[in-house]
Amino acid sequence: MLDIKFIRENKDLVAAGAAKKHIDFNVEELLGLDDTRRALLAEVEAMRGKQNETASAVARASDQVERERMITASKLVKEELQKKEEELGETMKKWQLMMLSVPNIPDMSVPEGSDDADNQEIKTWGDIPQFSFTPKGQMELLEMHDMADFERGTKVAGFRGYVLKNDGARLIFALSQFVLNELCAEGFTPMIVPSLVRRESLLGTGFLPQGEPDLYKTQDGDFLAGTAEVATMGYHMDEVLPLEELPKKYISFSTSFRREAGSHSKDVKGLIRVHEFYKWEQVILCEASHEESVKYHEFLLEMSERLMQKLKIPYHVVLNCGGDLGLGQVKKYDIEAWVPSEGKYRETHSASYFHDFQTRRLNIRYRDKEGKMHFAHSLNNTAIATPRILVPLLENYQNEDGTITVPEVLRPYMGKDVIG
RNA sequence: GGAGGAGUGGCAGAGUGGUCGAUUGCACCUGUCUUGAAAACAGGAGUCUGGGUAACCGGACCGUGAGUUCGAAUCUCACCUCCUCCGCCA
Repeated sequence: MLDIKFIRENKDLVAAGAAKKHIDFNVEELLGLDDTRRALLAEVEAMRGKQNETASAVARASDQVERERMITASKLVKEELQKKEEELGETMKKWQLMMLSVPNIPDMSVPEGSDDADNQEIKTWGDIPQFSFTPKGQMELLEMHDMADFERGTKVAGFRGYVLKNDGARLIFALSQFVLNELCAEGFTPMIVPSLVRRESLLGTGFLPQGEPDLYKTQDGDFLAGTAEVATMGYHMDEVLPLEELPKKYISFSTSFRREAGSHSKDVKGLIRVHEFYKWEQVILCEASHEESVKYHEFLLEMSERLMQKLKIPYHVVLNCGGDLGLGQVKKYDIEAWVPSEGKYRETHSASYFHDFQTRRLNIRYRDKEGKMHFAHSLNNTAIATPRILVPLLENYQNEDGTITVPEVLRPYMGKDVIG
């Protein structure tokens, strides 16, 4: 959510931002609605002021006749007031709904473009492996070493179901341990957060109302979150954070659920696109300045890059174009890892910052040195998304005989050097 | 699943229809005193929002939302959250 004052004063900027994101949003309509809202508000408040005045006059009145006269007069005003309040209420409802759909403004450095095809590669790391044999795909490797069972997985869980077994299961925990150690050393606070969340956290993080079709919903009206970001941000909802505790750096684990509505034909085999997965997510809350946001955005990217470098998985970093940004995102980098069998990079990490878009919705604030209240800034980035990361990991580390070398940094947790 | 209780400012905790946005204590800020601090004393201070260059002037906020009333923190209803007990499960 953006500040309505800001929108009023910068309507061209807001309109241009929406256009850059390829989001259909009518600023003029919102501003018209806001004019109505403010006019009604002024009227209602003036009437309420009058009501308050007569009410206290009634309380003070000693003369019984005078008292009755005032009460009768007040009754008339009240009727009028109620009508106006109803009108205001309806306008407010429309206004609030529209405010929730105002897209945040993308950064100047975000390239123009309509979808991920227009993202800009800004960096590559690691050598794309040159195999002297035809590299096997994830499915073959997983099945060969009995690391995953898709047939029984779908029997149990339905479409996109899977079960991780043996070294497949062990790798998830090895990766988790590795990531946890690395990020805790950087001052991140580890958390295991709920996947089952209430509406508020999803509204606050910007996944609702627009993203409802991609979320699983319970019969109690709760939702299954698609990322630990949701619960981690909700954690500080309605709080005033002590200045000295900023920045807050969290490394959060949760199971994540995605309906993948509208992607039914994509990645139907394997571990790339599944309905239920396990993810470590980095979340930062910092002071409200663009410079701080940029600084920690780069920091978050660096953290994930370091993990990939230690795992020695070749990747590149892309700067997402306007059309590939979510409603609240100001700027986003994706890390995409090399997948030999596909001969291309696939997304494994996504680092974005929001300015106060999320914190305004969640009411997460802090007091600056002068005692002034501000909405904090928020950012997040994947630390490691499992089991998706197994795809580039296994494929890049495969050997001609079908065995898979265990990345050096995972060996202490796997207790072996080679799979198979 | 059943029964009962509770939600008030940063915290604790009064207030059960009429200057209550809210007594008081702690914490906080500013003075006085002190070499400095502590203590004591005096004073100040909430959040959101509309108008105004500003001083300032309105409005809203006592879990949330409706309702009763000229007037609601206080009465009624629904919901949310927490606590206690019983049941069920691990």
